[in-house]
Amino acid sequence: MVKHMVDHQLDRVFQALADATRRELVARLVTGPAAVKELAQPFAMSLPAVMQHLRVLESCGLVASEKAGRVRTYRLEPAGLRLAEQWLGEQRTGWEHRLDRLGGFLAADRQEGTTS
Amino acid sequence: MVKHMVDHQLDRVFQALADATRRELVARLVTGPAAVKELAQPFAMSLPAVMQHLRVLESCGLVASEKAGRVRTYRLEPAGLRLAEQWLGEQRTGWEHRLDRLGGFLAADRQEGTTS
DNA sequence: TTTTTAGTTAACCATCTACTTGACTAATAG
DNA sequence: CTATTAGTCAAGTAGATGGTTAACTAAAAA
Repeated sequence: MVKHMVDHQLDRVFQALADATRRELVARLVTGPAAVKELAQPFAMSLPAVMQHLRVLESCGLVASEKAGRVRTYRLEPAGLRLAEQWLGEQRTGWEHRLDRLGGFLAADRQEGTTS
Repeated sequence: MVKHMVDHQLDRVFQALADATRRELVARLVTGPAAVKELAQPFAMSLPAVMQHLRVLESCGLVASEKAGRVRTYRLEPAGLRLAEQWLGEQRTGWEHRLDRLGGFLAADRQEGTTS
């Protein structure tokens, strides 16, 4: 019954990462925390646009922020990335196991030369 | 200069995975190829809706298909998943390296009791 | 105190997304 | 041949997304 919650979380994390601007923001925050202004500086778009991207990242838990005085500092929250990576890893291992089973089956075939 | 193409590819792969239906389709195809009808069967939505999802998955390279007679069979194309997993992995290792540097710095501080 | 700086809010807009239903094509089963 | 089955195409729709500009708040610098 936790499935649907994880599903929704994955929806939002993948959705958040489906945008080059937001991925660049994440990549920047990997190198350490930063204020809104610094985060926005490399982009051609308006400040409010960047803030919306940051809100998306924060609302799905990829990122967190705190405000001190008039400057809000964002930092990476690695749990979100881990969730996405874990889902992808599960699919890959599932796929690899399938290939293993298939390989074993073919090997057995080759040896026995017969099927039930 | 290949950056933008990879970026766009990542956009589409993450976008494709940002939907629970499509993730379930991928998870199904991990266990082996299947026809459209079989893929659609577990879902409450209409056939054309599922086909649109399959088209999204195919257009970003996560999946491929071939038609034999009147049945089209889909199969997983693992390269797309690997691309996404790789991006996430890069961020994670970047993050870990940052923590390592930070940890080393703090450890040196603790030993020397002095900076610069 | 005035001015600048950092960030926030609101309203608006074009496009994209995830469906729907209905009409249709073409392969195969009876 | 005809009826069924598997899949496809097209048009329409409600709501989400990614951006804009303009007006505003509050902290800090001069």
